[in-house]
Amino acid sequence: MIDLKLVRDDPERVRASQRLRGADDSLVDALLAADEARRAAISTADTLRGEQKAISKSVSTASPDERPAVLARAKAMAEEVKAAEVAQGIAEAALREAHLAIANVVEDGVPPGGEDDFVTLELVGTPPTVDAPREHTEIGATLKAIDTERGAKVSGARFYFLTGIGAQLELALVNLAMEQASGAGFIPVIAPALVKPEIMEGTGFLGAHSSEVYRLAEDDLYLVGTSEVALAGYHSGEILDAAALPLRYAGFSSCFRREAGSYGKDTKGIIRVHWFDKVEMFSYVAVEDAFDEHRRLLAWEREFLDKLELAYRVIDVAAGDLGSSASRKFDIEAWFPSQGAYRELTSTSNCTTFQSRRLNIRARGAGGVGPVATLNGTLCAVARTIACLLDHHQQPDGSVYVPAALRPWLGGREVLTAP
RNA sequence: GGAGGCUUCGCCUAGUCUGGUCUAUGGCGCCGCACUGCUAAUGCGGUUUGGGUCUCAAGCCCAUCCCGGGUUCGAAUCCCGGAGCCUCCGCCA
Repeated sequence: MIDLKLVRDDPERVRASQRLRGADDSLVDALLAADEARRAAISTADTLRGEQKAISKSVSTASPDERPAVLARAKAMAEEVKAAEVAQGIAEAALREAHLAIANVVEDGVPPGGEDDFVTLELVGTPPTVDAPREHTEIGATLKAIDTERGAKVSGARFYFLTGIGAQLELALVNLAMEQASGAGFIPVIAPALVKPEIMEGTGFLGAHSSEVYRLAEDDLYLVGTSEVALAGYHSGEILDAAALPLRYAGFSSCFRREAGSYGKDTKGIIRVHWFDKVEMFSYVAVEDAFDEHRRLLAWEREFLDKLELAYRVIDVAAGDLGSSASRKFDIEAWFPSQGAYRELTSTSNCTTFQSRRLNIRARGAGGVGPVATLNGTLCAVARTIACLLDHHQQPDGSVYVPAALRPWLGGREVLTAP
C-alpha cells in the first residue's frame, strides 16, 4: 500500500501516477475521503472511550449511595462506546479497501502506455545467425533433455520432465546462479513454495492477478508463483536493524502459475509452464537506496546472462504494464533464433515501500522506526533459460554449444550432443 | 491424528487461581547524565509499537500482555474459537 502521508500532502502526484498506469485517478479522492472519515470516527471513539474509562474507575471508589447512579451512567456509556467502535471498525475497513485499491506510485521516467509501449534501453551482444533454426522443443527432444509428452501424460499441459542433460543443465544453472549471488553478498535461501493467505496478499499477488495463483482450499495455503513471496514474507511483521541494510537474499524455489488467460500463447515447450524452478534475488534496503539497488539488481541479471553468452535487450516496462507493487520494472529479453524475437528471461522491480507497508516490515535507525524498501529480480528462471540456451546456442550439426561459465558444472562439456 | 503444558512492551521474568491506582514487576541489554586521569564499577534517569489531536513541537488522549470473539460499568486476569512453540503417544519419507 502506498504512503498515506503522501496522499494527504501531494494527492496530485498520486493521481498523475494513476493516470500514467491507465488506472482510475478518482480512487485517490475516494481514499482521501475514507481517510478523513476514519480519522473522525477514531476521534469520536477515542473520546468516548476516555470518558468511559474515567467513569468505570469511579465505580469502585463511589460510596454505596452513589454507586447505583454511577453504575447506570457507566452502563449507558458502554453502549455509546460500543456503537462508536462499530462505526470506527467500518470506517477503518473502508479505508483499507480504498487504500489497497491504489497501486504503487510510479517512478519518474517510467514510459507511459501499455504492454507494447516499453522503451528499449540497450541491446547487448549479437544475435546468432542460424540457418533454419530448430525450436528448443525439438532440440530438447533430440538431446533427450526435455520430455513434454510425458509431462502432459503425468501432469497435463504445460508440464514437462527434464531428463539426462536437461536435468543436469538445471542443476548447473542453479549452481552458477547461487555461486554468483553468494559471491555478491546474497544469503542463499531455499524457500517454501506454499505460503499463508496474508503473505500472498501482502506481496500484492491476490489483487488483479489472483487468477494466476494456485490455491489449496483444503489447507488455505497458496502455491507461490515466485520465491519473492516467501522472501518478502520472511521478515514480515519485523523491525529490522537499519544498520544491517541492505539485506540481500537469493531464494531458490519451485514456482507455480495457473497461466489463466494465456491460452494459445507458447503452447509448445517450456517457455510458459505451470511449474518451474527459479533463483530469485530479493533486497531489503533503506528507502533512499532503492533506486540504486534497482540498477544493481539489473546489473547482476546482466552479469548472469553475459556468463551464458546470450544476446539480449534491456527494456523499461511501461506504466500500464507494471504490477501493482512495482514503481518501476526492467525486463531482460534474450534472443530466440527460432522465433526471431526477444523473449523475457528476467524481470526486476522496485517495490519501494509498497510491499513492506503491507507486510508490516520496518527498520530502526538513528531517526527511529521507519519504512524500508523491497526489490526483487530474477537471477535465473530455469526452464525458460534452458529453452533459450538450446535455441540460442544451437549448432548446424544439431549439437548445442555450452557457455564456458557452465562447463565446470557439467563435467567440462563444451557441447551437448544426442546421447 | 491423540493427550498435556506454554505464549507478558529487544531477551529473561513477576502478575493470571481470587477482575478494579496493572498508568504491567524485577533483571539483562541499550541510550543519556553524574562520578572517575581513561575504561570498568557505581549512582540517577530513560528505553514496546501503532493511532488520534496539534503551531505535525512538547503535551494530552486512545489502543496494544500471541490473534479473534464474548461476559462485565471495568479483562493481562474469566469464557469460547484459532495460531504458534514444547513434551509424550500414534503414523510417516
